[in-house]
Amino acid sequence: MPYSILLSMKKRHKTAYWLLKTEPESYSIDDLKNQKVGRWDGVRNFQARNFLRSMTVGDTILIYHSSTKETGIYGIGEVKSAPYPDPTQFDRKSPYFDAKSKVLNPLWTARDIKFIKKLKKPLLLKEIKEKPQLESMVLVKPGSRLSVQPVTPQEYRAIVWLLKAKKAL
DNA sequence: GCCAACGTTGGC
DNA sequence: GCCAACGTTGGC
Repeated sequence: MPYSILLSMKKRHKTAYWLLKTEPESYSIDDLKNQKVGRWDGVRNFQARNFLRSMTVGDTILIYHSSTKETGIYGIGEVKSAPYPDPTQFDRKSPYFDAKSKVLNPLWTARDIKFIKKLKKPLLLKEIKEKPQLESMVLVKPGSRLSVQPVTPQEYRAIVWLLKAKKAL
């Protein structure tokens, strides 16, 4: 096989899937819908940050509402930008300010996320917990609190199937 | 609002 | 490097 084709195959990658948690009181799927493209910032956990960094532009995002009455997946987005330093880490007035982070060596990362759609009905956490196909999700792993987490293609397919079944798409 | 589970910090 | 204390997350 010609080297140029090998190169192009290497560059082409499959879309990956991720789940991003947010507290709707501070930033909700409706906020993202209004903004069309929103900055995903305030991630202050190293593992979550590393997942945020390892995303590829174009990856699919499930938007999850946490710490609310009806926790669950509320919408879909897409990774819009490359990773860049989270500006809130340098903002003394921000709750996400981090004195340990230096401008020349930023600790924390943000990305822009494009709104794709808001679900007609959310896929609630309790529904996710009921489905054997979704028991592998990081979301339902005991003690897991990761705010940025990978979703496998199988899990994503199962979620889409469930959303179609309940006419939420 | 409670609290279990987890991550981070800092004394030693 | 251990681990107690503390802070945070997030479901309930």
